[in-house]
Amino acid sequence: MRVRIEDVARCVGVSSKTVSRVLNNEPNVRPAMRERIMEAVKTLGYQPNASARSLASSRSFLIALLYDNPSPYYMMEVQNGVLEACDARRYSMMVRPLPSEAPDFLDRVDALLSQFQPDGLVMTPPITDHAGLLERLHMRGVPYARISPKNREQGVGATLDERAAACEMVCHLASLGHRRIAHVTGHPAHGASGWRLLGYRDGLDRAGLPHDPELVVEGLFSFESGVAAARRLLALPQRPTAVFAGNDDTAAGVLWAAAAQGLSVPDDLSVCGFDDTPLSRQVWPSLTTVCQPSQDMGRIAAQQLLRAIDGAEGRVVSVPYALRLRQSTGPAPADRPDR
Amino acid sequence: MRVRIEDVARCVGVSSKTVSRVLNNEPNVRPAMRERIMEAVKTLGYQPNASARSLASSRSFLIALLYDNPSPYYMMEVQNGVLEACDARRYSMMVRPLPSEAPDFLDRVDALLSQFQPDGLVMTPPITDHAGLLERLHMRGVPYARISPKNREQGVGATLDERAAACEMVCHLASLGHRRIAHVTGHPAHGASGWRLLGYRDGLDRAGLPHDPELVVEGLFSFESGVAAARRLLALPQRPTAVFAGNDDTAAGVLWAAAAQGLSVPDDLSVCGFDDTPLSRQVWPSLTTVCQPSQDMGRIAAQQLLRAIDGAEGRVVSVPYALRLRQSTGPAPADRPDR
DNA sequence: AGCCTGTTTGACAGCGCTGTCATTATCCGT
DNA sequence: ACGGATAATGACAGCGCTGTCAAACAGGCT
Repeated sequence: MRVRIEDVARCVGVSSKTVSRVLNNEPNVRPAMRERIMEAVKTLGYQPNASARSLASSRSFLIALLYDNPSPYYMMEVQNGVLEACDARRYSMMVRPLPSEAPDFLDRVDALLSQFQPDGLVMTPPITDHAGLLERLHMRGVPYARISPKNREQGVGATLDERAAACEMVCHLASLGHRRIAHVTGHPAHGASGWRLLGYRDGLDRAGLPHDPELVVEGLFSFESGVAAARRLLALPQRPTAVFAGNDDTAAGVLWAAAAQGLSVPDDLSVCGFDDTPLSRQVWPSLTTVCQPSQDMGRIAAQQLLRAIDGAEGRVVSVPYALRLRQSTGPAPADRPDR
Repeated sequence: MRVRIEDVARCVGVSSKTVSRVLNNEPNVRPAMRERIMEAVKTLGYQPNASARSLASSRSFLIALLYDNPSPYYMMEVQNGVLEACDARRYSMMVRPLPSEAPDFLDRVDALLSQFQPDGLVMTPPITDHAGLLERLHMRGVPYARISPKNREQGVGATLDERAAACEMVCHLASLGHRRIAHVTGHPAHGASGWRLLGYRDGLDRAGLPHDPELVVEGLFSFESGVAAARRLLALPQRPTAVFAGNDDTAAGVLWAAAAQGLSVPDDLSVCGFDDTPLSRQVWPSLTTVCQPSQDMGRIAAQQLLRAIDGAEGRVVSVPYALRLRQSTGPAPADRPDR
């Protein structure tokens, strides 16, 4: 049988409760005692039994990561970040894909909460903004952290100033001489779509460019929606010279559609994305994009959540972004000296 | 407080043990009783407490998915498959990235096993073939399932006849008139690399083509290694007209390097990959590849594992593959009628 | 020394479930 | 109708830990 807390206690000559206090960083243990116990824990290789701990303390030391996000790259990074934070605090993480459109969405969440009783949830867009879910969580008193929520004033989580980033990206395109800059929006359920659209408009304003509604087409953050959007944009009588896509997947779709029509990027068309997922480096030409530190955001959101579980105050932390200028953007056709 | 097993028992007028028997599908309960209890469970919305269950039964109803795989697409699919199987059997899943090259690799596994006491492990390449780990698991008596293991004769898991698939792919290239077909191998630690290389050779043999060692370059299953390999291949005095890359990521790298050199795919060079990840559809031109049903493999491996945990016999199940012919392969340059 | 206060430690119950084993109900053959 | 077998059910302990509360101890004051 494995070594239990009793074994450690006997080894040091104290009660198991004192060992428990040390392991849980509770106050009122003399430093010398604390040290002796820590040593015994180490030499015996004691590992507390998670089930017994949960049962006795009615805490599961488990946090669940909920997602309904089509981008594996993004999710994998977030997941790794959350895991980092969990490991540091000896929590475990479980991941749950959860289709937010499903009719029994709330029931599934209820089942998840009842069955595993996670101490908290981390949510990614678009679940992040599911009003019914948030209400239910408040009702049940389950703490949660949100990544890129629409409302940054309430709760805890991580976000990024997407609006400013989008604006900066559009300004960059304008500085390359582009005058007809299109935007493929993201999935309407994601807060990011709104921020990025606003940033796009900010950018046009700052560059003194007109707003042409024809140049804004709806996407869904997916590759396919990027292909479809690009086809519409490229069929326009006066086609754009640059496309700011809602994210990298969509940008890859635009790139694909452009290539299919024999257009050269960036010579005939500049394209840029958002997120800086590995995909942005794996397409040709590699994508100019906005670096979003998804793993950091996952980690920070989880850290905030763990703090909130401990009763501390928290907030939605804003992380920095950075433009990644690569090969998919270049001077506007008319501006280019050659040809 | 939540509804407990006692509440259900009281509601039906039996002992909690009988309810427990029904919930765990144990024998020796009358069908009528079973039904009454099931009904009460449903109306009360009873959900067993996982911690109490584990503590009492010394089973965790938890299986851990271990990975050290650089391809998020692949991992996400496997993960979803494993989750499917776990959900069906009311197990929970935890995921653990675990760098197999780390010096403290085995210690980390030990810590994981002690802390969470999973009832079993699912492993993906290259962890699948880590001799030290397998030995340790046998020692500790921890059941595990392996996805795409080198040795398919022992244990349980899921695999695919990669050799035959690779052979078929090379034959396809040969049938398009290609005579100089290169291969970028996979990461040496992955069993798949070996199978695919053997299949490549089989294909050359079957097409009656010579083996030119110059045309086999080492890769690592990564995009970057594909770029590097392609640079070497394309610098050859007599360059290949087709490249069979070890996987889709590598193929994307080859595509990228070819584009960077101004080569047109498939007119100047045919490229194909392996795995049929979403990436293969998101690059231009879309990749001819081998469909590997990773999600099915994850599900099957987990099902086999759960059966093994229950003491049943299992095996390494082989799943079918399929060639996906897309735009990145075409007739060999000399064979093409035009130009 | 004696008292009070605050700190450190321990005894013990109990978290919600399952394993074991005793007990009771049911079935079968004669 | 009656043993004897087997099936169905229940009583109860205990999994390994933490919460509660009481006991012991230490320190500072008169």
